[in-house]
Amino acid sequence: MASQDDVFKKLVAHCKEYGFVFPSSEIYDGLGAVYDYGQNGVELKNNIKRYWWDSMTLLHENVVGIDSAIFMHPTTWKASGHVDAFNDPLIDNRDSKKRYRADVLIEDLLAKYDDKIEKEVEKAAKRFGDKFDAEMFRQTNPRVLENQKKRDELHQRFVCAMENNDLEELKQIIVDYEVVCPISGTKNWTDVRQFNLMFSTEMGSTADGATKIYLRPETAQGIFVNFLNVQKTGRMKVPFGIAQIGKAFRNEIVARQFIFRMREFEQMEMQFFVRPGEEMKWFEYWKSYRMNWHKALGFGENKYRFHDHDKLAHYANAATDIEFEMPFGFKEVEGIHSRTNFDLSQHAKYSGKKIEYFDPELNESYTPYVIETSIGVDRMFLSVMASAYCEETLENGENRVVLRLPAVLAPVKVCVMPLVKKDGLPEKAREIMDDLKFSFRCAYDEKDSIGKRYRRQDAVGTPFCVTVDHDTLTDGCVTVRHRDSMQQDRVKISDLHAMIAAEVDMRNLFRKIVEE
RNA sequence: GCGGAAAUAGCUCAGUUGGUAGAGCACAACCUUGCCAAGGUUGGGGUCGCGGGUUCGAGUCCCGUUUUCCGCUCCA
Repeated sequence: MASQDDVFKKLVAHCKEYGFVFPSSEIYDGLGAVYDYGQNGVELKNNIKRYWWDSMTLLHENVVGIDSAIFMHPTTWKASGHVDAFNDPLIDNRDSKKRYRADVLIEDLLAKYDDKIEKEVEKAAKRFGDKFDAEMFRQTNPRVLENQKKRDELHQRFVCAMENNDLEELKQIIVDYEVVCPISGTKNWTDVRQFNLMFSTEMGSTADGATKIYLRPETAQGIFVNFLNVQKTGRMKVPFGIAQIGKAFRNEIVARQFIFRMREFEQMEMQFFVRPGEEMKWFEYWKSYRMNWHKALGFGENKYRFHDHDKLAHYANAATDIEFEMPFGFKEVEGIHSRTNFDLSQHAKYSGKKIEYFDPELNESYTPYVIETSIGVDRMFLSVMASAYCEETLENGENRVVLRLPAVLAPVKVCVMPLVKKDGLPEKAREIMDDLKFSFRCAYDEKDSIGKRYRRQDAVGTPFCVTVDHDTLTDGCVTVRHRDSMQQDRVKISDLHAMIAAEVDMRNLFRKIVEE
């Protein structure tokens, strides 16, 4: 299975070599887990985003888009739970190489004291039978009192350290109380470090006392805080959805696997607001719709699977992932979550504003429930590249690398080339291209042999090559060479536009989604 | 974040006990051929990831650092 790794490495190399993805700030040795999209990558990425955006907003009259800011009021992240959940004091055991939350280790320690005390109480209870007064025993037994005292001391230190965010003290507690790693059994600990998964910066001049603000770790909250704005100004009626594409930022502890897990990434999210009690119906609807959206690309049914969450996040009452078979296994590309009314309720609570919807049909107000579909643009990009990338051996024994991208997504739709660089063929080719370029992204190439030029276009996934030869000047026809089959057709110049337009029409995919 | 490995031209790599860098491909120009990658000629391109140290002298040895890959770990 070494080949799987090899394929992934080749894919990464291919992405760089052909202008799809570059490491960020590469001339300065790059920046960890941050990547730039190149001239071809940006086109593919934009096409993916267009496919998603239109499939959401064009095909659903009750789904509208917004574009909210990356900076949001700091309270947003208290309400969402990110401030608490994204701030963990972590410690590693050097021998077992296991990582623990320092606060959890200390809480375990506290629990051990509680256990000791309880055991004493139980033992005594057995001895004394019915006459046993547990409360009295707790207050008088010396061993219990001893343990209780130690526990209280520890608790006091722990609470104090957590409140002051004193990481050294947390480490000291672990050292003082001789906490051992359950795996290795040793006390060989690293320092306690704070991992804040949210990036922060400051807004306002420091002289006036700047406010600490975060770069959003997800785009969803921008939708929730605008729920009323959109609902009221758009006269939206539940059920309705708000879609958004935008950047999000997470300071991942380990960010790896190319663009699969990046510190700066892009999400395509849609929050769909429904009546309480109807969420499961809509959960199922979006689950199926989103899967059809993926499958319409034609990479094969067996590339996808659902992965239902057993353990749900605090805000969810149902959740599933759409996983895609990447070169390194099935990986999450999209999440579909039933988020209940958690987010809207939290924002109502923290903002003090009433965030409800008056349902004229039910004649009552409620906080809508939410179904979220959230897909990573970069993960989608990677899955498209991975499925499209293909090395094949031709009949003549030669190899070619071809990106079998769906024509709709291909960065370049057509490359126009003169068979030879003379006899007026380049001029004719330019003339054809000048017409096509109003409709399609075109490339022009006259260097090297025709075969070599075809291969260059294969490598970036251009679905059509149009070749101008000597006959073109007299019969008004060109050779159209198809990327996947390598077959060639003779086509009238006047028919070119319609032929290409039919193949790169996104409506073909939309029909597949809807017909499923 | 821990452990291991790696970093030399755009790419793939060579570089001998330390003596101030090479190849193939790619790229550019011109000529030639012309429907599936390899013709000819000429040319451009590297402070050997970065910073220190040892040495008369470091791509080569030592330390640090950055990035990448693998394993662990983590993952709303």
